[in-house]
Amino acid sequence: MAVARRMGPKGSEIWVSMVEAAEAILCDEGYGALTSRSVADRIGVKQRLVYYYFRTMDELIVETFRRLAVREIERLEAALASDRPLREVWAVYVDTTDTRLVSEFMALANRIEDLRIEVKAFIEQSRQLQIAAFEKAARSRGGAPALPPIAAAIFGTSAALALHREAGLGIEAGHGEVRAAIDAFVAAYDPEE
Amino acid sequence: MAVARRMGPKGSEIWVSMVEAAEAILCDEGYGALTSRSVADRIGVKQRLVYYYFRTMDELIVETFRRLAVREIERLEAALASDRPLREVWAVYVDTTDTRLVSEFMALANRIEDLRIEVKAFIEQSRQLQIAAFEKAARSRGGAPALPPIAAAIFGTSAALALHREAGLGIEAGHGEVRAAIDAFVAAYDPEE
DNA sequence: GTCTATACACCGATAGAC
DNA sequence: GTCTATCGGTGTATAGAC
Repeated sequence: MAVARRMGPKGSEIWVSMVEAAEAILCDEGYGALTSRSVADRIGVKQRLVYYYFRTMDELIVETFRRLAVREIERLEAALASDRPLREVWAVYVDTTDTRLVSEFMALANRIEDLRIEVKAFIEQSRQLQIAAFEKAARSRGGAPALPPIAAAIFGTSAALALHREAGLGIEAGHGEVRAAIDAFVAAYDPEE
Repeated sequence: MAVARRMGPKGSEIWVSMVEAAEAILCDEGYGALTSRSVADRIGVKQRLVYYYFRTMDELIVETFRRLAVREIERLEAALASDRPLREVWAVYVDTTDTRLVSEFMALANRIEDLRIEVKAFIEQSRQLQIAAFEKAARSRGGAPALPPIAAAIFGTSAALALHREAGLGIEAGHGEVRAAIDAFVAAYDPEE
């Protein structure tokens, strides 16, 4: 290879701490504050080092998202493997706290092509897991769904995201009603025996 | 008053063109590119003039959102005043094209307190109009709703937003199913006679 | 591997002339 | 009202020593 620049090992201790720092900054200060300096400062190294581990800031951002996505997919897979897949998958969306992060990545994905691809893949992959949860529940129950699983998945995840987003803004009205409606839907799919 | 600085008139021709420029930049380059200079360049004036009309960049951003919100509320009010309020309100959400703008403002609202207040007020206000549409439809029909109107409003708007957002990422799977489900729900509430 | 030093551009915001 | 000029600060990214 011997291309442009010597690079630090992906996955090494400092590499990981940089990605963690980037996630923390994105979460509590927004992407406007995510700079090579702020990342370096947070982990106590010099700014130059960030460019030893990442070719550009965009690359750091993409890696940060990838790590978040892997974590989320693992949670969904664990939920799917449980004995109450639909309830557990829904629980994952209820207690996700990374809404601010989601907002930031969504805004960034509009302008960083590599990130857009990554976000798209993540949504499609998690959608597959959500659908699988509905199918598992329906199989053990036998009834025909009132709503196609893929539509239920979109309604559920978009509502969960909206609830978190609104809570962050200070809005609570109607949230109880939405949760009750989803709980009732889940219960109909996957009844307590 | 005679406070800090002399200010240009709010609502004047240049003031409006600056707000329009800010919206355009936010939409197609993101808030990272929204600077006093980029706004000035776009309308062909000098950077200093932006600070004649707006105390800070945050103020310009808040005014930009306010203008968008007013526009959107007017659309909803017109829909509500029509003879098929529920269908028309839903139509407003279906052909909204400002998803990128929504992402940017959501990310910004996490850090600009004045904007957060503005966004919160906007969501609450539009929610009231959505609920009113459900109530008007239910009244002229007489049936009891299967879902509380406020929950239906949250599901509908969050799903509409998700569809636009995903379309922007290049995802289409399940979108037809979601639209069909909402159309069926709307039709049950507000049947063709 | 990690550092110092630095290039070059752009940021928000202000002073004060015309 | 709109301008020129400018301050102090921060951004990405690179060269090259140790």
